[in-house]
Amino acid sequence: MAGKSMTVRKTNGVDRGLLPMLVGYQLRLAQIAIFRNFKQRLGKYAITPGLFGVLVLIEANAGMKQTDLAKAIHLDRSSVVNVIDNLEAVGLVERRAANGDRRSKALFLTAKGKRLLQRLKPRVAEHERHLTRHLSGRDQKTLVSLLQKIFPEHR
Amino acid sequence: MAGKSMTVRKTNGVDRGLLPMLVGYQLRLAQIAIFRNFKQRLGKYAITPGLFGVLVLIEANAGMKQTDLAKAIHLDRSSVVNVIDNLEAVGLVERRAANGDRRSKALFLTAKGKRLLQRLKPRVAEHERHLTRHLSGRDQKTLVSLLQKIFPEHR
DNA sequence: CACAATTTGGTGGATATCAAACAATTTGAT
DNA sequence: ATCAAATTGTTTGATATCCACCAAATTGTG
Repeated sequence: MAGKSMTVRKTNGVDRGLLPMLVGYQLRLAQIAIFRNFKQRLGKYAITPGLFGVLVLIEANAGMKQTDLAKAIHLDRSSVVNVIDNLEAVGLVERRAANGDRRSKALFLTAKGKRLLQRLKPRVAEHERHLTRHLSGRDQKTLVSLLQKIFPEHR
Repeated sequence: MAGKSMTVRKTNGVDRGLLPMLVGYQLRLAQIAIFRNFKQRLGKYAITPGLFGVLVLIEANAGMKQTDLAKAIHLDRSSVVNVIDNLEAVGLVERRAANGDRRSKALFLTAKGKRLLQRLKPRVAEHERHLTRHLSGRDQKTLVSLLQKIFPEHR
């Protein structure tokens, strides 16, 4: 019989099998923790990491098209429609006619959107600081750099 | 006028603002890449990283209750109902009456489930190897260890 | 024991996302 | 110039997940 008598370590009474050695698994756990902490700290703004990303992108690329946004945040074009519908409904983002192309819409932050984003940024920074509180500055850079190596295409 | 004249680096024509320095953002990108690669390599088995995790957990903890599973994979109990419904429908998992408690159901892999999981494991290992192909063995361990530091509660 | 509190699996509603189709428009090839 | 191909935003399902609630069963407390 095979079965390299592995060390069986249980966490909270559950044997996680080969999962803990998988980068994908650890990544998923870490992201869950991040999402929770983000929600806890920024819950009252009704914002998620994804939505924050959208605001940052539109701020940094005023007038970008929905398709550009979709590619940038790795969302489907049809999902972006919904996201922008919502952000527009609460008055944070605005769809305007694009200059040369009557198909596409140019995205802009409203004044309200810009104001909110400025208020959000320090909170997000705080959230990041909390989440990396057990990592030295060097560790943090290492982590980001290792993560980047996972998707070098970066498409 | 503040605005520390930051270096503006565009990727695919889009300025990502402060996002690239956020661990949360890099994590999200990495996970998207992982999900895609996983799907590409294991798509024909109609399995996702989450479902693979469920199978591994049930294998390693035969007879575990749905609530245990929910905690272990950080899913809502009601979501687990759906997940197990599906896995049971395709004959990979079985709900049996738990011994002492008439509320809970004991989860088991069927013979088919065990067989599939054995066939899956090498594919997943391959997927992991691909995804960490630009990381040395040492880097890989570092990455996992850094990720673990992000959620030390590990509840 | 009696009965309140908790736990367990489940249902129904809300939301986010993807995928496949679509019409309007633009681009490209000849 | 014409017309096929590609792009853009959108609509319409399908699915996965959460949350709030529920009934049945169990546990804990007087």
